[in-house]
Amino acid sequence: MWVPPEVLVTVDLVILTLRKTDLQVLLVERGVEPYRGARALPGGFLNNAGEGIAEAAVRELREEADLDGAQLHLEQLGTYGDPGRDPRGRVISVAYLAIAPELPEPVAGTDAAGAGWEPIEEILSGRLNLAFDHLQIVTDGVERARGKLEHSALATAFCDATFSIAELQHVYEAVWGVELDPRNFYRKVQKVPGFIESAGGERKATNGRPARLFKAGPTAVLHPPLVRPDTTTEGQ
Amino acid sequence: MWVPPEVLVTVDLVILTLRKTDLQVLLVERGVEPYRGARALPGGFLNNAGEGIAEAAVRELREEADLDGAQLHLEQLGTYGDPGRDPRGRVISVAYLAIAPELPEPVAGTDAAGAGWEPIEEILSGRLNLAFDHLQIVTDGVERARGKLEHSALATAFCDATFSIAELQHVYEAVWGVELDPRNFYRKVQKVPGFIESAGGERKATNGRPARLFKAGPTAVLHPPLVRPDTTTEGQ
DNA sequence: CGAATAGTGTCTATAAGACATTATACT
DNA sequence: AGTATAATGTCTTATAGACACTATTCG
Repeated sequence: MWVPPEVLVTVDLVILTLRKTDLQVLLVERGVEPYRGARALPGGFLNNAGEGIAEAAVRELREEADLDGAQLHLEQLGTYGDPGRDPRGRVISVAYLAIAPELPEPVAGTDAAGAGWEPIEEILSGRLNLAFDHLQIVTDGVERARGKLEHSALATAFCDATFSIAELQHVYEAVWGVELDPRNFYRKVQKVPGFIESAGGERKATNGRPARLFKAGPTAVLHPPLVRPDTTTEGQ
Repeated sequence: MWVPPEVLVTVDLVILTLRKTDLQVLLVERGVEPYRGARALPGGFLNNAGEGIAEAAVRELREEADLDGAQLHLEQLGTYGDPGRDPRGRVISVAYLAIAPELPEPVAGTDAAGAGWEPIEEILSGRLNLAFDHLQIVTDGVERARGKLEHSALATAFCDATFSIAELQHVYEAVWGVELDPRNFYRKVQKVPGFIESAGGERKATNGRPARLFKAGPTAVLHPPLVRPDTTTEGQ
């Protein structure tokens, strides 16, 4: 009688953050075969048969990046299961997308000989190669983040608990890779009900007028959305 | 030494179609335990260790609904892996979303004692109970479809190869659950470059002026998007 | 003709983008 | 004062939505 094949399940994390004006992703250097020495997304196998998938994602987030999943935006990105994607056999990977505010250099984790942030552009351009199908996963993760900035309050997840509107604008500019008008952005972002609310303080800059501080509001879905400007010289 | 746990993988399908003005989903009546006799999404285990996940989705689509995956819109919806979601043990399910034009009554498949279309509202309202966590999967699928109508040409996947603009409007109205102004819709949908293009013919109705026929254009992403009207009496 | 559906035109409130102007800090 | 950044205001153009109107079929 036929029985269904058993497979191994890994959880991989696309952890995005903003460092000095560009979008970066956390990578580890693999300490074990296969792809030993290559750069890869942090992640690992399900711990045991009783562990949920999202649960495993939170655990890996803590083990490999020392981040607290409860504090962060964490969502399922997709599942990658082409036969042959992993030389160890039939392994499918459930990828999660995590967004973090700017952080210091990460800690080397259990499976990782080394870990560090790398600019998205290094990976998408092909200058930096990744193990397995992790290039595809990173590509999907960045595209997901770009889209979600328009319709959700995801951008605040890149910021600290309080932030200036200019800082929020930098998030949009870095993730989208465009320049925005500060004055129109200021008005627009304040008009969306529940997106951001005043935190009361001010931030002293090196020079110039101090900026008011804001915090994330209660709204997760933006009405109206913040539309990404057309890069595709359409119409003509 | 620790070894990763092996799990079973199923593929489940949320197949949506439009039947007499409302959105319906394909369900099967389970012929085997667990949940024997209950209604569930069509789907099944991976065939063998060499079968890809998307490949399995196409196969199930053919086996259980007699639909050709190459002709249809088919995309990954998400992966559901809570421990305990399946009494048989550790089973995770990769769900796919499929969109089909109106079809005749479906054929009963291998695992299915019976199969048929059910209105989404019957399920979302709780009047019709589903096996496993399939209510959650259907909910996510419908929400995905609703959102994608705004930014993608998904709506044309509900229609036949050629369709009138009024028919396309019915798709939007049924999926979103709103009423739209035919005249504004007509203009708006024609303004999006590459969304629909003339197919040359006309469709004779019982009475009234015949409608011009259109077909899906080359564009998958809508610029500008067709925004869903606010149901949430916002502002005040 | 009248009824019904398809397709076009027009008006108005609102929003988006360009850009001037004022406000408040530091050196 | 001079410079740098924050915050507000104004103008123009594009767009969304409401709705009047014309076109083409059938009975």
